[in-house]
Amino acid sequence: MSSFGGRMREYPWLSIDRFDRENLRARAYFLSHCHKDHMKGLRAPSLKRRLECSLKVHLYCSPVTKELLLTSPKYKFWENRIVALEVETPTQISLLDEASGEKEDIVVTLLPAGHCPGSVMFLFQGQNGTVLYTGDFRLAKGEAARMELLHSGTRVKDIQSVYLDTTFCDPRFYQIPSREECLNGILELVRSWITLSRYHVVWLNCKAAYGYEYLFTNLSEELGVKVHVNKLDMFKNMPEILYHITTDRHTQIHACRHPRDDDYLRGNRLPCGMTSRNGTPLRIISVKPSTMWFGERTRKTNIIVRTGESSYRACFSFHSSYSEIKDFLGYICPVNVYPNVVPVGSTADEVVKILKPLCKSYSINSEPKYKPLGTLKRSRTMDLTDGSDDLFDTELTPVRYKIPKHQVETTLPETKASSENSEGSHSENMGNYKATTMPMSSQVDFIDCEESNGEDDDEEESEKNTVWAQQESNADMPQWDVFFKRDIKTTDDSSENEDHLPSSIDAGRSQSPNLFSDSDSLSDSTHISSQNSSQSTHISEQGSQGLDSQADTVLITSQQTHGVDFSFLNKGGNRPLDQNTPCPGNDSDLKGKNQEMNAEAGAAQTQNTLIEVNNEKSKTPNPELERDSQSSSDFEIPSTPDAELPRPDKLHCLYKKLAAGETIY
DNA sequence: GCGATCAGAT
DNA sequence: CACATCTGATCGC
Repeated sequence: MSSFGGRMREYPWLSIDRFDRENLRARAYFLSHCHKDHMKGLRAPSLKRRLECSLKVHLYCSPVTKELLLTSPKYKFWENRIVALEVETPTQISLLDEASGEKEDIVVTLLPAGHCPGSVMFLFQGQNGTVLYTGDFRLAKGEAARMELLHSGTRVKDIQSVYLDTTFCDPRFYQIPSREECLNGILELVRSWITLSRYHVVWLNCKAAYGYEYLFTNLSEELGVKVHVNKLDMFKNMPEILYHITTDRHTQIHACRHPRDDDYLRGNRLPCGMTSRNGTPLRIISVKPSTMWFGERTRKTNIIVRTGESSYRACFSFHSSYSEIKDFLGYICPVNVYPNVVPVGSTADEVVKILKPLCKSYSINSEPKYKPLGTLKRSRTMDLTDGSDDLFDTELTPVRYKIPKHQVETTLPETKASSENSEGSHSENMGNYKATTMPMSSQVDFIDCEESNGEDDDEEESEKNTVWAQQESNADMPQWDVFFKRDIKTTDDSSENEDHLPSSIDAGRSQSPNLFSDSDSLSDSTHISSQNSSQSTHISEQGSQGLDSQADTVLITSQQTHGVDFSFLNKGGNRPLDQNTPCPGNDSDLKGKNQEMNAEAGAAQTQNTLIEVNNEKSKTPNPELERDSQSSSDFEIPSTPDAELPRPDKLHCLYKKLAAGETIY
């Protein structure tokens, strides 16, 4: 839970995600996403009064966040004071100090944060340096490296400070299965249940918060079954979500809520009241998405855990894991880092101890105690107070502003110039909305983590220098993707980096060999384990009735998963709906197709889905699985408008130039 | 009556 | 399994 006070050292007259106390005097407001704990004070009378007096004060956020916010009448008074900024579009904002009349320009860039619909990070560039406020984020390893706007030319921008989501910044949370792995696990669980009969329904026990939408959309898309929700008007202008949810209770997947939904479930009733269909009682299982984490050395990584006769817990996280956080920060390598969150069971000091070594001051001299280079940039002592009063105790940091002045304009030219990535077909307007859908590129459900190399995390990742240069496995086509595309191929092989691009991409990779060197531990599948060992976790009538006692764990092996044709998913996966398609329109047609396709896939799947327990040992390692288990890229990071797929020869040329240190436009 | 804050539940 | 929200009690305005 964020304890960020709202203001950054470098730009204290901006307030982000906090709108009370000192923040009432801000010259501009920013909202990273629409979760209540980031909206403190946003509808308070005091702020409302402030707005009435200060007509030039605005709230900046992503278009999706604006839409979600204004759906609630309580925030309607913001309506003409919100400025929706396109994601990945550097924008200049002029800030006026009402008292002195002095004006200051700052360039802000919204970067996708992968936390919930509309969630963004804010990159500020101004006279006091470049700073990044991450809000809440879930970014897989290597995703920072693929954000063009974090870079200047081939290298990462000089970043003074990062205000970081440290929710899981504790080695206990070393790894959290990737979004894709979790989604696949849930998908197969849901599929195996609802294909048993039309009376078999699943209730997704989701908290009242944005962030589950990509789960809904993907389940719906894969299974051709819309998800029942209480409300959907906030998505009225987001067809890609709207299409996959419904207020019609006659569906087999529910995410509806009721204040006493537990009681309802006990009475074999869904929170929406449904209890039977055509007089036949429903057979309900509940699936509760919640965060599961695994230590560095953990072997078992069960994505689905059975918690009762007809209840399951499924791995799901809105926040980056420890290793993802370290990868992210290590890549950015700022001068300072300020945690926004103190993880439960940890302390501010602990977090700082972990993060500081990933900052610039430490790459010069990794021995913090004696500071032989004492007069060099000292490492600032963390101030982790709530940010209200005693924040700005030190002088401002030196100006290290690297961006040439001419670039500081509403839209930086490099944005378009450097967007030579593949898959350039994403819709720019929908980029943000699409952020809730997920590519289904990988068919691997899950990869077990092996006993690790024993040493303590830090080094292994930073030693290797990554690069953009080459991928052995894909000799034909240079892999520009590795840097600037979200859709890393399953083999993001490492290579050498002569430039000092940090280890981000490679970090994921470097972990892989450790993950798979022991074939015994390879368990490349979605695990559905039972917390209650006396119970079967077979998904079957018997299982649900607790009559089946043969097995503790159900595995869906990767081989089997591979056997299923997911290609149709990808087709629709990137663009489940045309952005102009009115949602209710050709609905039935599309749905019909989906269901047809699903019927096939479902049939193939159900035959293969249920496998007996603990048979990992009999499996042989599958080289195809040698991928970073954390590398999935979930929320779509939209590509630059008008991007083209570069041809191999052109790419080679580009790479050569880059290798030579030339700037490419 | 509203809001802020805290404890507790989910 | 530790996320984010809601509810209810209490206090202050």
